[in-house]
Amino acid sequence: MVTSTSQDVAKKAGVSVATVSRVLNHSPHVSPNVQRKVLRAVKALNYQPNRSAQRLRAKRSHVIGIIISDIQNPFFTAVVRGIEDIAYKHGYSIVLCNSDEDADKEQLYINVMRAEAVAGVILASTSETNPHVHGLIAHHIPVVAIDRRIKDRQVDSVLVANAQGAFEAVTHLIELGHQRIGLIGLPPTRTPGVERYEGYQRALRERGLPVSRKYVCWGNAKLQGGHDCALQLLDLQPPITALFVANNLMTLGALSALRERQLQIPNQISIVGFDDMPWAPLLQPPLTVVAQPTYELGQQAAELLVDRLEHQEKPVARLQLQSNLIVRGSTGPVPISA
Amino acid sequence: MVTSTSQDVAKKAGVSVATVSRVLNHSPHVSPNVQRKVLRAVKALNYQPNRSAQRLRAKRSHVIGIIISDIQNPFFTAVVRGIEDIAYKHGYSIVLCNSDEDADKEQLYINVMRAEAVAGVILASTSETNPHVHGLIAHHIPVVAIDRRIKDRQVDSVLVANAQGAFEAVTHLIELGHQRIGLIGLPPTRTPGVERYEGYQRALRERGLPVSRKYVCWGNAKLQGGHDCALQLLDLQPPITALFVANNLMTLGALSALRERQLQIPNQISIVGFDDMPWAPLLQPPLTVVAQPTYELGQQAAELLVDRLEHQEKPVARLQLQSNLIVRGSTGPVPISA
DNA sequence: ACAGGGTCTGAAATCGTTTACAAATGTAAA
DNA sequence: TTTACATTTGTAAACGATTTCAGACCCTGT
Repeated sequence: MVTSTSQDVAKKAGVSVATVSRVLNHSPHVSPNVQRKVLRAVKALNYQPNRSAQRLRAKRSHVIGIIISDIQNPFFTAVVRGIEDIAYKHGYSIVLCNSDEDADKEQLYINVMRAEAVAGVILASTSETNPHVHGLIAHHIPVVAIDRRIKDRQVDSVLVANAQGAFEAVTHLIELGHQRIGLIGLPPTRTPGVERYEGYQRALRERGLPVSRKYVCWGNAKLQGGHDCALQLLDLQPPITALFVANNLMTLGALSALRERQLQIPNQISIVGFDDMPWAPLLQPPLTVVAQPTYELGQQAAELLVDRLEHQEKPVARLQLQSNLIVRGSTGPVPISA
Repeated sequence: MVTSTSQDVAKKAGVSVATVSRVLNHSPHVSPNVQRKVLRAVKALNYQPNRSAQRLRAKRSHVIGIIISDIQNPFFTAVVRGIEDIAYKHGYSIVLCNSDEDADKEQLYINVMRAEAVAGVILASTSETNPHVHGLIAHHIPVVAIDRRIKDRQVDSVLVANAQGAFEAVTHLIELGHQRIGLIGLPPTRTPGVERYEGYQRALRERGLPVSRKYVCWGNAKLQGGHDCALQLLDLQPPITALFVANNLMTLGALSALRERQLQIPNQISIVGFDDMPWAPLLQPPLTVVAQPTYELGQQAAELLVDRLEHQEKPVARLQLQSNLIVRGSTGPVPISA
């Protein structure tokens, strides 16, 4: 079997390649008769346009680039799935890149996107002031920022109401009587880290509680980071009675630290995680979390991008999705001893 | 900023485009002097070859296609990450597709791969006799099968020793005294489903235990499937005392079913899952599982593919990776009452 | 009958590379 | 000095699509 080209189709249908192209691109002014002939030839030869040639000539492409930090983070997994489903619906494929929060790797991949002439890019940027994206925008490759803000007035974005989510989580803890609440935070160099910290602070302040730096530990967004931060915060005197962990994998790490210390949840310490997971309700006790609409976030980003591709000049959209506090068993009243 | 082409570089360096191409492709017979000039121009203009043009002309591409069933399955997440890391090292990008075990969707994506002229495809096939892959092989696009065998002597493959893994898990249960062991299996239309069932049967047979169809339930590989199957198997009389679940998400579903029935693990029932997860040790009790080398599987597949791209005619490779039974707390002796 | 305007179709240029071929130059052997 | 041959470079033809331009054809109104 050999790939058939528009030439072959043209010959078989007894028309020119130009006509073949016109039929396939639904351009007007082509007689129903010819159209039928061409479509029959297309089917007979199982013809598929060579996308490289299309891209080269028409500068049109059916690929969406995604740059995230790590597909192994369940948050991004769900986001990517949301993107893919919408992309599929509109006939796009996705090329996926993991930046690992490394600006150089991100830069490289942005260059790849340009070289591959993707239609658009959905990006969880490694920083809010991202100089690399200009390379895309200058080439009229639209960018949609997800999860992390990009300080550029030209990019659409879909973010989560991080501050509000953190605020609700910490307020929940305060209402249970907790006063010394540890935060295992994300590095404050990106939106989620900044905003979740803000929410944490605001909740304490509104209830007249002191905000102390010693209750805060910045982790590396991985399991290990949560584990190490938890151990550090557990050593404080007087001891903390509750823990708010700003990311899913770090919550896992914190939980294993709590288990090592043989602390009873929630009798001796309460814990709230950020981002819900399928296994969260199955833990003992079930985990209280701030759920994020991850799958929807991906969908919205993809919709926004596809829409932008079809309407170059539409106004910039900035979506903010609401989070949702799900109270399960890992949060309870302050220990009597404290 | 406008994209610069090889023309621009040629002009700036005072040479022809052919020479530019030669320098960039490390072809021999180019004087060091000219080489230096070209490289300087490349850097000055921040030139990046247009990959569509390259692909069109040279039929060479820097993209690897991945078709899996669902990126939200943690198994595939790890596999994809393994692939990506190796691909990155060799200068390839990846385009990712979810087939959702739907043969039509798979077919469509295989066509996309062909149209996109990817360098090669890594495929978790929806069936062992996959007619669609011929469309790729006929076009000399190499295919590497992962997780599921493809009955075609031309494809490299990386599989897991499923039967052995299941055998060890069930033998472990038998040695604890269990005699009525339920299996929540994967559909026996694909390799993991078939082989894990084989291992289950062989373990029972070798210990002289009866193999009964009523102890087996085929789930849909999702949470829901595990949940429904568990409920069904728990209704049997006399009751089963142990459960072997052939997939990670179904294990989660089964666990929630056990919780609904308020069954104590492992006092009232033992459970073994297939595929280890970061949260498995954090469950109460920690989950006994058959761990698969998921990340390595992805790496091996990518290595195999890259190797094949560089050595067209090398002999077909079939790798089988070992699994590893990790005994934690969810398996214990048979309940006294039973 | 003819000009004017629309509809349909094809020839040829084009996108940015790679590569076959030829030309130019240099070097060594006769 | 001439010849033979290797090395280096350039010219131009691909690759397979889209798109501009112009020509052919068919109406319609004068």
